[in-house]
Amino acid sequence: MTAPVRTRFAPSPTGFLHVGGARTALYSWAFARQAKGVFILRVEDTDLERSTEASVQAILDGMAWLGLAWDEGPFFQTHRMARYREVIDKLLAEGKAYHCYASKDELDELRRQQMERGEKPRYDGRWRDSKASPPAGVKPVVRFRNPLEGGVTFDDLIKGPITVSNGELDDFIIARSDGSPTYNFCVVVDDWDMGITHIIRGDDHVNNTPRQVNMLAALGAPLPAYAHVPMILGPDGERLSKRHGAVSVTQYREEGYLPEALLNYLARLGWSHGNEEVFSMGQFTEWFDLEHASRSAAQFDPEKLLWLNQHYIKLADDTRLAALVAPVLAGKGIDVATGPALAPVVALLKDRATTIIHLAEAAMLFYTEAEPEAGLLEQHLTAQVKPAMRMLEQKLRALTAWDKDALSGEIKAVLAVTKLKMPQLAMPLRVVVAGRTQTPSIDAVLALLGRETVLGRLARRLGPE
RNA sequence: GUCCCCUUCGUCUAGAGGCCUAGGACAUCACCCUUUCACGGUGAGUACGCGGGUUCGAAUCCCGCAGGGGACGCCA
Repeated sequence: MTAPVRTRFAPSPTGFLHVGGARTALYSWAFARQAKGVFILRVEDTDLERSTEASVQAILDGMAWLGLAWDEGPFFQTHRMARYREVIDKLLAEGKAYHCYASKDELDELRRQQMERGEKPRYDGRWRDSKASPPAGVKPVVRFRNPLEGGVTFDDLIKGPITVSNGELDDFIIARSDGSPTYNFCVVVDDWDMGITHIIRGDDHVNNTPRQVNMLAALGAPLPAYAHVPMILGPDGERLSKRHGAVSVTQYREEGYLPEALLNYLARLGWSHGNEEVFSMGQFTEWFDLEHASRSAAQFDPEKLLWLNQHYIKLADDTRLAALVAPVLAGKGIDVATGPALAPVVALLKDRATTIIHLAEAAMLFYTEAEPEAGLLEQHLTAQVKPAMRMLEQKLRALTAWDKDALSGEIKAVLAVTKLKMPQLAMPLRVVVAGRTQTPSIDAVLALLGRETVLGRLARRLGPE
Protein backbone atom coordinates (compact mmCIF):
# COMPACT_ATOMS: atom_id res chain seq x y z
CA MET A 1 0.00 0.00 0.00
CA THR A 2 1.45 3.31 -1.08
CA ALA A 3 1.36 6.38 1.12
CA PRO A 4 -1.92 8.27 1.01
CA VAL A 5 -1.92 11.20 -1.35
CA ARG A 6 -1.61 14.65 0.19
CA THR A 7 -1.71 17.74 -2.02
CA ARG A 8 -1.84 21.41 -1.22
CA PHE A 9 -2.71 24.76 -2.67
CA ALA A 10 -0.40 27.44 -1.35
CA PRO A 11 -1.33 30.94 -2.51
CA SER A 12 0.30 34.07 -1.22
CA PRO A 13 -2.25 36.61 -0.04
CA THR A 14 -1.08 39.52 -2.12
CA GLY A 15 -4.16 39.83 -4.30
CA PHE A 16 -7.28 38.03 -5.38
CA LEU A 17 -7.62 34.41 -6.39
CA HIS A 18 -7.00 34.64 -10.11
CA VAL A 19 -7.97 32.09 -12.73
CA GLY A 20 -4.47 30.66 -12.96
CA GLY A 21 -4.33 30.00 -9.26
CA ALA A 22 -7.85 28.66 -9.31
CA ARG A 23 -6.94 26.14 -11.97
CA THR A 24 -3.89 25.00 -10.06
CA ALA A 25 -6.05 24.63 -6.96
CA LEU A 26 -8.63 22.73 -9.00
CA TYR A 27 -6.07 20.26 -10.30
CA SER A 28 -4.56 19.79 -6.86
CA TRP A 29 -8.00 19.30 -5.36
CA ALA A 30 -9.13 16.86 -8.04
CA PHE A 31 -5.94 14.85 -7.73
CA ALA A 32 -6.44 14.44 -3.99
CA ARG A 33 -10.16 13.72 -4.32
CA GLN A 34 -9.59 11.03 -6.90
CA ALA A 35 -6.98 9.33 -4.75
CA LYS A 36 -9.21 9.63 -1.67
CA GLY A 37 -6.37 11.69 -0.30
CA VAL A 38 -6.09 14.97 1.55
CA PHE A 39 -6.16 18.47 0.09
CA ILE A 40 -4.52 21.15 2.19
CA LEU A 41 -4.79 24.92 2.03
CA ARG A 42 -1.77 26.85 3.13
CA VAL A 43 -1.38 30.60 3.05
CA GLU A 44 2.12 31.72 2.22
CA ASP A 45 2.24 35.04 3.99
CA THR A 46 5.90 35.38 4.84
CA ASP A 47 6.04 38.62 2.89
CA LEU A 48 4.65 40.87 5.59
CA GLU A 49 4.91 43.92 3.35
CA ARG A 50 2.51 42.67 0.73
CA SER A 51 0.27 40.18 2.50
CA THR A 52 -3.13 41.47 3.51
CA GLU A 53 -6.05 40.17 5.48
CA ALA A 54 -8.38 41.23 2.66
CA SER A 55 -6.46 39.02 0.23
CA VAL A 56 -6.73 36.05 2.54
CA GLN A 57 -10.47 36.59 2.66
CA ALA A 58 -10.71 37.03 -1.10
CA ILE A 59 -8.91 33.75 -1.67
CA LEU A 60 -11.09 31.92 0.82
CA ASP A 61 -14.21 33.41 -0.79
CA GLY A 62 -13.05 32.38 -4.24
CA MET A 63 -12.37 28.83 -3.12
CA ALA A 64 -15.72 28.63 -1.39
CA TRP A 65 -17.62 29.93 -4.40
CA LEU A 66 -15.94 27.35 -6.62
CA GLY A 67 -16.65 24.65 -4.09
CA LEU A 68 -13.02 23.68 -3.68
CA ALA A 69 -13.14 22.48 -0.10
CA TRP A 70 -9.92 21.74 1.75
CA ASP A 71 -9.48 18.99 4.28
CA GLU A 72 -6.77 20.62 6.39
CA GLY A 73 -5.91 24.23 7.05
CA PRO A 74 -5.85 26.98 6.24
CA PHE A 75 -2.37 27.02 7.68
CA PHE A 76 -0.47 30.28 7.87
CA GLN A 77 3.28 30.46 7.55
CA THR A 78 3.37 33.43 9.90
CA HIS A 79 2.14 31.06 12.61
CA ARG A 80 5.02 28.69 12.07
CA MET A 81 7.96 30.99 12.68
CA ALA A 82 9.28 29.08 15.67
CA ARG A 83 9.51 25.93 13.58
CA TYR A 84 11.41 27.69 10.78
CA ARG A 85 13.80 29.18 13.32
CA GLU A 86 14.42 25.75 14.74
CA VAL A 87 15.28 24.28 11.34
CA ILE A 88 17.50 27.22 10.43
CA ASP A 89 19.44 26.84 13.66
CA LYS A 90 19.86 23.16 13.01
CA LEU A 91 21.19 23.77 9.50
CA LEU A 92 23.55 26.39 10.85
CA ALA A 93 24.78 24.05 13.56
CA GLU A 94 25.37 21.29 11.02
CA GLY A 95 27.22 23.61 8.70
CA LYS A 96 24.57 23.19 6.00
CA ALA A 97 23.88 26.90 6.13
CA TYR A 98 26.02 29.90 6.94
CA HIS A 99 25.92 33.62 7.65
CA CYS A 100 26.57 36.01 4.83
CA TYR A 101 27.44 39.63 5.50
CA ALA A 102 27.32 40.95 1.97
CA SER A 103 25.23 44.11 1.73
CA LYS A 104 22.44 44.63 -0.77
CA ASP A 105 24.50 47.21 -2.60
CA GLU A 106 27.41 44.81 -2.80
CA LEU A 107 25.14 42.13 -4.25
CA ASP A 108 23.54 44.54 -6.72
CA GLU A 109 26.99 45.46 -7.97
CA LEU A 110 27.92 41.78 -8.28
CA ARG A 111 24.79 41.08 -10.32
CA ARG A 112 25.45 44.05 -12.56
CA GLN A 113 28.94 42.88 -13.34
CA GLN A 114 27.83 39.34 -14.02
CA MET A 115 25.13 40.48 -16.42
CA GLU A 116 27.71 42.61 -18.16
CA ARG A 117 29.90 39.59 -18.65
CA GLY A 118 26.95 37.64 -20.04
CA GLU A 119 26.76 35.38 -17.05
CA LYS A 120 23.74 34.24 -15.12
CA PRO A 121 23.53 36.49 -12.07
CA ARG A 122 24.12 34.52 -8.90
CA TYR A 123 25.70 34.80 -5.49
CA ASP A 124 29.41 34.01 -5.73
CA GLY A 125 29.73 32.36 -2.32
CA ARG A 126 32.06 34.98 -0.91
CA TRP A 127 31.05 34.19 2.70
CA ARG A 128 30.60 30.48 2.14
CA ASP A 129 33.93 29.49 3.59
CA SER A 130 35.18 32.86 4.63
CA LYS A 131 37.46 33.06 7.65
CA ALA A 132 37.19 36.84 7.66
CA SER A 133 35.76 38.38 10.75
CA PRO A 134 32.23 39.72 10.28
CA PRO A 135 32.00 43.46 9.66
CA ALA A 136 30.78 45.29 12.71
CA GLY A 137 27.16 46.36 12.87
CA VAL A 138 26.03 44.26 9.90
CA LYS A 139 23.18 41.88 10.47
CA PRO A 140 23.85 38.82 8.31
CA VAL A 141 21.44 36.79 6.22
CA VAL A 142 21.54 33.02 6.38
CA ARG A 143 22.35 31.18 3.17
CA PHE A 144 21.88 27.54 2.29
CA ARG A 145 25.08 25.72 1.38
CA ASN A 146 24.06 24.35 -2.03
CA PRO A 147 26.12 21.44 -3.43
CA LEU A 148 28.82 22.59 -5.83
CA GLU A 149 29.14 19.43 -7.89
CA GLY A 150 26.68 17.34 -9.83
CA GLY A 151 23.13 18.26 -10.61
CA VAL A 152 19.53 17.72 -9.77
CA THR A 153 17.10 15.69 -11.83
CA PHE A 154 13.47 15.37 -10.95
CA ASP A 155 10.73 13.67 -12.92
CA ASP A 156 8.02 16.23 -13.42
CA LEU A 157 4.67 14.51 -13.71
CA ILE A 158 3.59 16.91 -16.42
CA LYS A 159 6.77 17.98 -18.17
CA GLY A 160 8.89 14.89 -17.80
CA PRO A 161 12.45 14.72 -16.49
CA ILE A 162 14.12 18.05 -15.83
CA THR A 163 17.81 18.35 -15.08
CA VAL A 164 19.67 21.32 -13.70
CA SER A 165 23.35 21.46 -12.90
CA ASN A 166 24.26 22.54 -9.38
CA GLY A 167 26.65 24.98 -11.01
CA GLU A 168 23.58 26.96 -12.05
CA LEU A 169 22.34 27.23 -8.52
CA ASP A 170 23.69 29.59 -5.92
CA ASP A 171 23.53 29.66 -2.15
CA PHE A 172 20.08 31.13 -1.75
CA ILE A 173 18.99 33.10 1.28
CA ILE A 174 16.85 31.20 3.75
CA ALA A 175 16.66 33.91 6.42
CA ARG A 176 16.71 37.65 5.89
CA SER A 177 18.91 39.93 7.97
CA ASP A 178 15.93 40.56 10.24
CA GLY A 179 15.82 36.84 10.88
CA SER A 180 12.60 36.15 8.96
CA PRO A 181 12.63 33.04 6.76
CA THR A 182 12.14 33.28 3.00
CA TYR A 183 9.78 31.54 0.63
CA ASN A 184 12.04 28.87 -0.83
CA PHE A 185 12.87 27.72 2.65
CA CYS A 186 9.40 27.85 4.19
CA VAL A 187 7.87 25.89 1.33
CA VAL A 188 10.33 23.09 1.84
CA VAL A 189 9.80 22.88 5.58
CA ASP A 190 6.03 23.09 5.21
CA ASP A 191 5.76 20.50 2.48
CA TRP A 192 7.92 18.23 4.58
CA ASP A 193 6.06 18.82 7.84
CA MET A 194 2.68 18.52 6.19
CA GLY A 195 3.64 15.30 4.48
CA ILE A 196 2.85 16.57 0.98
CA THR A 197 3.26 13.74 -1.51
CA HIS A 198 2.40 15.60 -4.72
CA ILE A 199 3.31 19.21 -5.30
CA ILE A 200 1.07 20.55 -8.05
CA ARG A 201 1.86 24.18 -8.66
CA GLY A 202 2.45 26.85 -11.28
CA ASP A 203 5.10 26.38 -13.88
CA ASP A 204 6.91 29.53 -12.72
CA HIS A 205 8.28 27.38 -9.88
CA VAL A 206 10.15 24.95 -12.11
CA ASN A 207 13.36 26.85 -11.52
CA ASN A 208 12.88 26.78 -7.77
CA THR A 209 12.44 23.05 -7.67
CA PRO A 210 16.12 22.01 -7.88
CA ARG A 211 16.95 24.31 -4.96
CA GLN A 212 14.10 22.83 -2.98
CA VAL A 213 15.17 19.31 -3.85
CA ASN A 214 18.65 20.05 -2.53
CA MET A 215 17.21 21.54 0.61
CA LEU A 216 14.99 18.51 1.15
CA ALA A 217 18.05 16.31 0.81
CA ALA A 218 19.99 18.40 3.33
CA LEU A 219 17.09 18.06 5.75
CA GLY A 220 16.88 14.33 5.18
CA ALA A 221 13.26 14.74 4.08
CA PRO A 222 11.53 12.45 1.58
CA LEU A 223 11.20 13.72 -1.97
CA PRO A 224 7.64 14.49 -3.11
CA ALA A 225 6.46 14.19 -6.69
CA TYR A 226 6.30 17.43 -8.65
CA ALA A 227 3.83 18.50 -11.31
CA HIS A 228 4.19 21.94 -12.85
CA VAL A 229 1.07 23.32 -14.45
CA PRO A 230 1.68 25.76 -17.31
CA MET A 231 0.42 29.28 -16.98
CA ILE A 232 -2.72 30.79 -18.42
CA LEU A 233 -2.26 33.57 -20.94
CA GLY A 234 -4.69 36.34 -21.86
CA PRO A 235 -6.75 36.09 -25.07
CA ASP A 236 -4.00 38.01 -26.86
CA GLY A 237 -1.31 35.57 -25.79
CA GLU A 238 0.16 37.98 -23.30
CA ARG A 239 0.60 37.35 -19.63
CA LEU A 240 -2.75 37.60 -17.89
CA SER A 241 -3.33 40.98 -16.26
CA LYS A 242 -6.12 43.33 -15.22
CA ARG A 243 -5.95 44.77 -18.69
CA HIS A 244 -7.59 41.58 -19.96
CA GLY A 245 -10.75 42.20 -17.95
CA ALA A 246 -11.75 39.65 -15.40
CA VAL A 247 -8.82 37.79 -13.87
CA SER A 248 -10.14 37.25 -10.39
CA VAL A 249 -12.50 34.44 -9.67
CA THR A 250 -14.88 36.59 -7.62
CA GLN A 251 -15.15 38.99 -10.52
CA TYR A 252 -16.64 36.20 -12.61
CA ARG A 253 -19.25 35.70 -9.95
CA GLU A 254 -20.08 39.39 -10.10
CA GLU A 255 -20.27 39.31 -13.87
CA GLY A 256 -22.91 36.61 -13.76
CA TYR A 257 -21.01 33.40 -14.32
CA LEU A 258 -22.00 30.14 -12.71
CA PRO A 259 -19.22 28.42 -10.75
CA GLU A 260 -19.73 25.14 -12.57
CA ALA A 261 -19.14 26.94 -15.87
CA LEU A 262 -15.85 28.48 -14.74
CA LEU A 263 -14.78 25.20 -13.19
CA ASN A 264 -15.58 23.22 -16.34
CA TYR A 265 -13.81 25.78 -18.47
CA LEU A 266 -10.70 25.88 -16.30
CA ALA A 267 -10.60 22.10 -16.03
CA ARG A 268 -10.66 21.76 -19.82
CA LEU A 269 -8.14 24.54 -20.37
CA GLY A 270 -4.90 22.63 -20.38
CA TRP A 271 -6.26 19.20 -19.72
CA SER A 272 -8.31 16.76 -21.76
CA HIS A 273 -10.16 13.51 -21.56
CA GLY A 274 -10.52 12.60 -25.21
CA ASN A 275 -13.17 14.78 -26.78
CA GLU A 276 -15.10 15.51 -23.61
CA GLU A 277 -16.02 19.17 -23.35
CA VAL A 278 -18.84 19.37 -20.87
CA PHE A 279 -18.56 17.48 -17.63
CA SER A 280 -19.39 17.73 -13.94
CA MET A 281 -16.84 17.97 -11.18
CA GLY A 282 -17.78 14.41 -10.26
CA GLN A 283 -16.73 13.23 -13.68
CA PHE A 284 -13.68 15.44 -13.59
CA THR A 285 -12.37 14.01 -10.35
CA GLU A 286 -12.95 10.58 -11.77
CA TRP A 287 -11.14 11.29 -15.02
CA PHE A 288 -8.42 13.69 -13.96
CA ASP A 289 -4.84 12.65 -14.59
CA LEU A 290 -1.59 14.56 -14.83
CA GLU A 291 -0.56 12.66 -17.97
CA HIS A 292 -3.20 14.48 -19.97
CA ALA A 293 -2.37 17.88 -18.62
CA SER A 294 -0.94 20.12 -21.31
CA ARG A 295 2.74 20.99 -21.15
CA SER A 296 2.43 24.38 -22.76
CA ALA A 297 0.72 27.61 -21.76
CA ALA A 298 -2.91 28.08 -22.76
CA GLN A 299 -4.71 31.20 -23.87
CA PHE A 300 -7.84 32.10 -22.02
CA ASP A 301 -10.84 32.20 -24.37
CA PRO A 302 -13.70 34.29 -22.95
CA GLU A 303 -16.00 33.18 -25.79
CA LYS A 304 -15.78 29.56 -24.88
CA LEU A 305 -16.34 30.33 -21.22
CA LEU A 306 -19.44 32.28 -22.24
CA TRP A 307 -20.68 29.33 -24.23
CA LEU A 308 -20.24 27.02 -21.25
CA ASN A 309 -21.94 29.53 -18.99
CA GLN A 310 -24.93 29.68 -21.31
CA HIS A 311 -24.99 25.92 -21.38
CA TYR A 312 -25.09 25.69 -17.60
CA ILE A 313 -27.68 28.44 -17.32
CA LYS A 314 -29.97 26.47 -19.63
CA LEU A 315 -29.50 23.46 -17.36
CA ALA A 316 -29.86 25.33 -14.09
CA ASP A 317 -32.87 25.06 -11.86
CA ASP A 318 -35.31 27.98 -12.24
CA THR A 319 -35.51 28.70 -8.55
CA ARG A 320 -31.76 28.84 -8.28
CA LEU A 321 -31.54 31.21 -11.25
CA ALA A 322 -34.30 33.37 -9.80
CA ALA A 323 -32.35 33.65 -6.57
CA LEU A 324 -29.29 34.78 -8.51
CA VAL A 325 -31.20 37.21 -10.70
CA ALA A 326 -33.18 38.83 -7.88
CA PRO A 327 -30.29 40.75 -6.30
CA VAL A 328 -29.19 42.00 -9.70
CA LEU A 329 -32.67 43.36 -10.34
CA ALA A 330 -32.81 44.84 -6.87
CA GLY A 331 -29.53 46.58 -7.68
CA LYS A 332 -31.31 48.20 -10.63
CA GLY A 333 -33.96 49.46 -8.28
CA ILE A 334 -36.56 46.97 -9.37
CA ASP A 335 -39.09 45.50 -6.99
CA VAL A 336 -39.82 42.01 -8.22
CA ALA A 337 -43.03 41.94 -6.20
CA THR A 338 -44.59 44.35 -8.68
CA GLY A 339 -44.62 41.75 -11.44
CA PRO A 340 -44.89 38.04 -12.12
CA ALA A 341 -42.98 35.47 -10.09
CA LEU A 342 -39.32 35.43 -11.07
CA ALA A 343 -38.94 31.69 -11.55
CA PRO A 344 -41.29 31.36 -14.56
CA VAL A 345 -39.84 34.56 -16.03
CA VAL A 346 -36.36 33.14 -15.81
CA ALA A 347 -37.58 29.84 -17.23
CA LEU A 348 -38.84 31.65 -20.29
CA LEU A 349 -35.64 33.64 -20.79
CA LYS A 350 -32.81 31.33 -19.83
CA ASP A 351 -32.34 29.75 -23.25
CA ARG A 352 -31.05 33.03 -24.57
CA ALA A 353 -28.93 34.32 -21.71
CA THR A 354 -25.17 33.99 -21.58
CA THR A 355 -24.78 35.38 -18.07
CA ILE A 356 -26.92 36.05 -15.01
CA ILE A 357 -26.53 39.75 -15.73
CA HIS A 358 -27.98 39.33 -19.21
CA LEU A 359 -30.74 37.22 -17.80
CA ALA A 360 -31.60 39.99 -15.35
CA GLU A 361 -31.57 42.57 -18.10
CA ALA A 362 -33.92 40.47 -20.18
CA ALA A 363 -36.21 39.99 -17.19
CA MET A 364 -36.61 43.72 -16.69
CA LEU A 365 -39.39 44.02 -19.21
CA PHE A 366 -41.65 42.13 -16.85
CA TYR A 367 -41.19 44.64 -14.07
CA THR A 368 -40.81 48.03 -15.70
CA GLU A 369 -42.22 49.58 -18.81
CA ALA A 370 -39.30 50.56 -20.96
CA GLU A 371 -39.51 53.43 -23.41
CA PRO A 372 -38.99 51.93 -26.90
CA GLU A 373 -35.85 53.10 -28.61
CA ALA A 374 -36.25 56.08 -30.86
CA GLY A 375 -37.73 55.14 -34.20
CA LEU A 376 -38.76 51.66 -33.15
CA LEU A 377 -42.42 52.52 -32.70
CA GLU A 378 -42.62 54.41 -35.97
CA GLN A 379 -40.86 51.62 -37.78
CA HIS A 380 -43.10 48.83 -36.56
CA LEU A 381 -46.39 50.43 -35.61
CA THR A 382 -47.26 51.55 -39.13
CA ALA A 383 -50.61 52.87 -40.27
CA GLN A 384 -51.15 49.49 -41.87
CA VAL A 385 -50.83 47.46 -38.67
CA LYS A 386 -52.34 49.95 -36.26
CA PRO A 387 -55.93 48.86 -36.99
CA ALA A 388 -54.88 45.26 -36.44
CA MET A 389 -53.35 46.21 -33.11
CA ARG A 390 -56.55 47.92 -32.07
CA MET A 391 -58.52 44.90 -33.09
CA LEU A 392 -56.25 42.73 -30.98
CA GLU A 393 -56.56 45.12 -28.06
CA GLN A 394 -60.35 44.77 -28.20
CA LYS A 395 -60.15 41.00 -28.34
CA LEU A 396 -57.74 40.87 -25.41
CA ARG A 397 -59.95 43.12 -23.37
CA ALA A 398 -62.75 40.67 -23.87
CA LEU A 399 -60.59 37.63 -23.24
CA THR A 400 -61.56 35.67 -20.17
CA ALA A 401 -58.89 32.98 -20.03
CA TRP A 402 -55.50 34.75 -19.92
CA ASP A 403 -53.10 32.03 -20.95
CA LYS A 404 -50.64 31.35 -23.73
CA ASP A 405 -52.98 29.25 -25.85
CA ALA A 406 -55.88 31.65 -25.59
CA LEU A 407 -53.62 34.60 -26.40
CA SER A 408 -52.16 32.76 -29.35
CA GLY A 409 -55.68 32.06 -30.56
CA GLU A 410 -56.60 35.74 -30.46
CA ILE A 411 -53.46 36.76 -32.31
CA LYS A 412 -54.17 34.21 -35.01
CA ALA A 413 -57.75 35.35 -35.26
CA VAL A 414 -56.56 38.88 -35.99
CA LEU A 415 -54.14 37.58 -38.57
CA ALA A 416 -56.91 35.68 -40.29
CA VAL A 417 -59.08 38.78 -40.56
CA THR A 418 -56.37 41.24 -41.54
CA LYS A 419 -54.41 38.88 -43.79
CA LEU A 420 -51.21 39.91 -42.03
CA LYS A 421 -48.34 37.50 -41.50
CA MET A 422 -47.28 36.59 -37.97
CA PRO A 423 -44.11 38.72 -37.88
CA GLN A 424 -46.06 41.74 -39.11
CA LEU A 425 -48.16 41.66 -35.99
CA ALA A 426 -45.75 40.07 -33.53
CA MET A 427 -43.01 42.66 -34.01
CA PRO A 428 -45.09 45.75 -33.34
CA LEU A 429 -46.64 43.89 -30.43
CA ARG A 430 -43.18 43.32 -28.98
CA VAL A 431 -42.23 46.93 -29.40
CA VAL A 432 -45.42 48.17 -27.80
CA VAL A 433 -45.47 45.73 -24.92
CA ALA A 434 -41.77 45.10 -24.26
CA GLY A 435 -40.16 48.15 -25.80
CA ARG A 436 -37.85 45.97 -27.84
CA THR A 437 -37.88 43.63 -30.81
CA GLN A 438 -36.19 40.69 -29.20
CA THR A 439 -38.26 38.68 -26.78
CA PRO A 440 -39.33 35.09 -26.46
CA SER A 441 -42.50 33.95 -28.16
CA ILE A 442 -44.86 36.92 -27.84
CA ASP A 443 -47.86 34.89 -26.64
CA ALA A 444 -45.76 33.50 -23.78
CA VAL A 445 -44.58 37.00 -22.88
CA LEU A 446 -48.13 38.35 -22.83
CA ALA A 447 -49.29 35.43 -20.74
CA LEU A 448 -46.63 36.02 -18.13
CA LEU A 449 -46.97 39.80 -18.09
CA GLY A 450 -50.58 39.52 -17.08
CA ARG A 451 -53.76 41.12 -18.24
CA GLU A 452 -53.48 44.44 -16.40
CA THR A 453 -49.96 45.16 -17.52
CA VAL A 454 -50.52 44.19 -21.14
CA LEU A 455 -53.74 46.11 -21.49
CA GLY A 456 -52.20 49.10 -19.74
CA ARG A 457 -49.17 49.20 -22.01
CA LEU A 458 -51.28 48.69 -25.12
CA ALA A 459 -53.56 51.55 -24.20
CA ARG A 460 -50.65 53.89 -23.53
CA ARG A 461 -48.77 53.15 -26.73
CA LEU A 462 -51.75 52.91 -29.03
CA GLY A 463 -53.34 56.05 -27.67
CA PRO A 464 -57.02 56.96 -27.97
CA GLU A 465 -59.04 56.00 -31.07
C1' G B 1 22.81 37.70 -21.44
C1' U B 2 22.64 32.75 -18.83
C1' C B 3 19.75 28.49 -17.46
C1' C B 4 15.10 25.77 -17.78
C1' C B 5 10.66 24.74 -20.42
C1' C B 6 7.33 24.83 -24.62
C1' U B 7 5.69 24.45 -30.21
C1' U B 8 -1.25 20.29 -34.10
C1' C B 9 -6.94 24.68 -37.12
C1' G B 10 -7.84 31.98 -34.98
C1' U B 11 -8.42 29.54 -29.70
C1' C B 12 -8.68 25.01 -26.25
C1' U B 13 -7.27 20.37 -27.61
C1' A B 14 -7.43 14.52 -29.57
C1' G B 15 -3.22 12.04 -31.19
C1' A B 16 2.03 7.39 -27.49
C1' G B 17 5.14 4.87 -35.83
C1' G B 18 0.63 2.57 -39.96
C1' C B 19 -6.60 3.31 -37.48
C1' C B 20 -4.63 10.58 -39.86
C1' U B 21 -6.71 12.28 -47.41
C1' A B 22 -5.25 14.64 -38.82
C1' G B 23 -10.76 13.97 -34.90
C1' G B 24 -13.75 17.10 -31.30
C1' A B 25 -15.15 21.88 -29.08
C1' C B 26 -15.43 27.43 -29.13
C1' A B 27 -15.36 31.20 -32.76
C1' U B 28 -16.50 32.26 -38.19
C1' C B 29 -19.57 31.42 -42.64
C1' A B 30 -23.76 28.94 -45.15
C1' C B 31 -28.26 26.35 -44.96
C1' C B 32 -32.52 24.20 -42.10
C1' C B 33 -36.03 25.07 -38.11
C1' U B 34 -38.67 29.58 -36.74
C1' U B 35 -43.31 34.64 -34.33
C1' U B 36 -38.09 38.40 -33.77
C1' C B 37 -33.69 37.14 -30.99
C1' A B 38 -31.85 32.94 -29.15
C1' C B 39 -31.90 27.45 -28.59
C1' G B 40 -31.48 23.32 -31.72
C1' G B 41 -30.00 20.68 -36.39
C1' U B 42 -26.90 20.09 -40.86
C1' G B 43 -22.69 21.47 -43.49
C1' A B 44 -18.14 24.37 -44.97
C1' G B 45 -13.31 26.61 -44.52
C1' U B 46 -9.00 26.56 -41.39
C1' A B 47 -3.59 23.23 -38.30
C1' C B 48 1.01 18.99 -37.45
C1' G B 49 6.88 26.04 -36.97
C1' C B 50 11.35 24.97 -40.35
C1' G B 51 15.48 21.73 -41.87
C1' G B 52 17.89 17.27 -41.53
C1' G B 53 17.94 12.22 -40.10
C1' U B 54 15.96 6.96 -38.28
C1' U B 55 12.16 3.72 -40.64
C1' C B 56 8.98 0.02 -45.70
C1' G B 57 6.15 4.03 -43.24
C1' A B 58 6.61 10.00 -38.72
C1' A B 59 2.06 14.82 -36.22
C1' U B 60 4.12 10.79 -33.38
C1' C B 61 11.40 8.82 -32.42
C1' C B 62 16.53 11.54 -32.79
C1' C B 63 19.50 16.02 -33.98
C1' G B 64 19.79 21.06 -35.34
C1' C B 65 17.39 25.80 -36.22
C1' A B 66 13.69 29.35 -35.50
C1' G B 67 9.92 31.32 -32.56
C1' G B 68 7.48 31.75 -27.76
C1' G B 69 7.44 31.56 -22.46
C1' G B 70 9.53 31.25 -17.61
C1' A B 71 13.43 31.93 -14.06
C1' C B 72 17.73 34.50 -12.58
C1' G B 73 15.24 39.31 -5.38
C1' C B 74 16.98 39.97 1.99
C1' C B 75 8.99 38.51 -3.73
C1' A B 76 6.19 34.41 -3.57
